Amino acid sequence: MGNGDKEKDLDVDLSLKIDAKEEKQEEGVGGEEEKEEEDAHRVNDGVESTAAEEKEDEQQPGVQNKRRKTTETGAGEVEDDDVSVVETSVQENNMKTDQELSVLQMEMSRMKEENEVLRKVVEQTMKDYNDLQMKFTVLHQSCQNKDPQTFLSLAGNDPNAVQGPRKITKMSDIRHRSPLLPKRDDESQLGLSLRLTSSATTASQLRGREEGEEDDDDKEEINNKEGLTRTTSLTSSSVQLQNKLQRPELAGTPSHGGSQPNRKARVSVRSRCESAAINDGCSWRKYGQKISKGNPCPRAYYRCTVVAGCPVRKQVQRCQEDMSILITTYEGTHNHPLPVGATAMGATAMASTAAAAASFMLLDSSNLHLADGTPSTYTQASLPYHHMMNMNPSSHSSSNLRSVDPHDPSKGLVLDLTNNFYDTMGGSSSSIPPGFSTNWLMSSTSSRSANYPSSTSLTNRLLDNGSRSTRVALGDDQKGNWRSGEENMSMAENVSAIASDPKFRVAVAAAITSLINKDNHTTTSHPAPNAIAPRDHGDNNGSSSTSNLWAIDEHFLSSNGKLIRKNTSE
DNA sequence: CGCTTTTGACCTGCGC
DNA sequence: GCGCAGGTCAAAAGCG
Repeated sequence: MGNGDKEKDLDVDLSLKIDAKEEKQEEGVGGEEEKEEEDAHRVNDGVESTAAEEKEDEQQPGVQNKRRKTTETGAGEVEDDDVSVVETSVQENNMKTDQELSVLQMEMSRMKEENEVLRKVVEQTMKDYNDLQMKFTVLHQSCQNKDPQTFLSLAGNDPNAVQGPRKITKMSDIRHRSPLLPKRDDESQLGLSLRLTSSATTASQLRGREEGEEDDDDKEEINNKEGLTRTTSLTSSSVQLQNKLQRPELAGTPSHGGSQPNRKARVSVRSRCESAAINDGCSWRKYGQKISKGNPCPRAYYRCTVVAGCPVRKQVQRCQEDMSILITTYEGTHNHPLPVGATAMGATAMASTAAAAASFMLLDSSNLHLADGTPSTYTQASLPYHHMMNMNPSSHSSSNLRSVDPHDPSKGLVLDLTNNFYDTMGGSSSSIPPGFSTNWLMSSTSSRSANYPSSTSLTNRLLDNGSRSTRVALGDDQKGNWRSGEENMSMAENVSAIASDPKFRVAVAAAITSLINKDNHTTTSHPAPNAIAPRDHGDNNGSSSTSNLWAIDEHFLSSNGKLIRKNTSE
């Protein structure tokens, strides 16, 4: 009760102040103009007008009363004069309408502010969307030249994505669509679908195989006794690619390690975990266990059972040096939407995203051979993190985008979540603090310094050895102490939160895109599309300059969603 | 009873 | 060609 009265008084006071101003400005202005304005207000916005009307209804009595008081006390001597009374009443009416007008204007300005805020939110969302779309477009463009039929899909649930060529069409539509006018059916991509157009390592090989192996694919489908939904889940050629990659007997490629360019996409996550496996939100079924050479700890093999037929598999093995570290290696991309609601769901998304990223890098075998052996390659991959995530370059404390161990290229992308990650996250459990981005650093302060040298030497070795994997480390695992279970839980949740953050995916995409852009810029100088085809041994391609690579990234990142590749097809 | 885990056999690729 | 190692299969065992 008291509150309501206070509000009314406040509004009246404000309106009176404004009223005084308005009286100066609008001396002699008739009521018609005011009415016009009022009408304009009403037409302006449905919400606004409704709110304004409500407010108006609330305030009229208060305003009238107050105004009445003012007129009664201020015009006492002329009350006897009829003319004066008429004038007074006219003035009173004018002032009343002025007050109402001012109240409405106040209300409108408030609404405008709200609208502004909302608009900013929408703009930000749009911007994020555009960023994603641009990266997607760039990836598409860069890979369209390579192999239009191979895709990596992180979502895998795009019902429109059935076959490569069809998808190409769709993606072309997206590309031609104005980024400022996103369509609703693109929203799925906003969410997490970082669909990457991949250049299969041996694009031509793959294409050839794809033609020759359709029968095999059919068999595969038939063999999928689970019955399912392969038609729905296998909605994209990316999944087909994944299946091919993961089925060496079909793809005719080695299933592991080695120097073959066409290998499984892998993402290793190093995390401290006491339990047998980290909870990443997906359900897994163990299908095998092996004692691998060099590590007394058995390696467990899991399949994703969220959806039968999901190609994703993971290996879980404890680190020999530190048994508290659990190394989880993901392979493949989920062909189903990732479970939502699980506390650690993000890890799954991360695995999916990173797996696709690794896939892409693995497939695009030429990427890392293009550079001239300078650290630029490494930096290129990480630069987008820096820009897009607004990282603080001065802090090189804990998180690193590290390259891969050249001697173990099968490791693919390695996320090292074993240490300071928790600290840098400030111990928050499920939300990503604004400073999150500062944790994604590019310096190569590898915890396994013995195995992972500084970025320069590492990159050189990386290039020299032709490794195609990338190591992303988030902490100095060796220095870290084994934390309590609760802290580990928090860390896992943090990891999940980070991984579930679209920015993380954007960053992954950007890193890959950066590599691809670099690839394109270096290869498109030789316009033949075939020139983009991956090369197994790219040591000869050391002509690309570092500055050029940086320029690409600047181009890529400064555009704020308006990247246009300089030399795509010309 | 159905699902998961265990575990030995089997397959495949790679190096010598 | 052979052996090794990684990865997968599938029957048996375990569990709720």
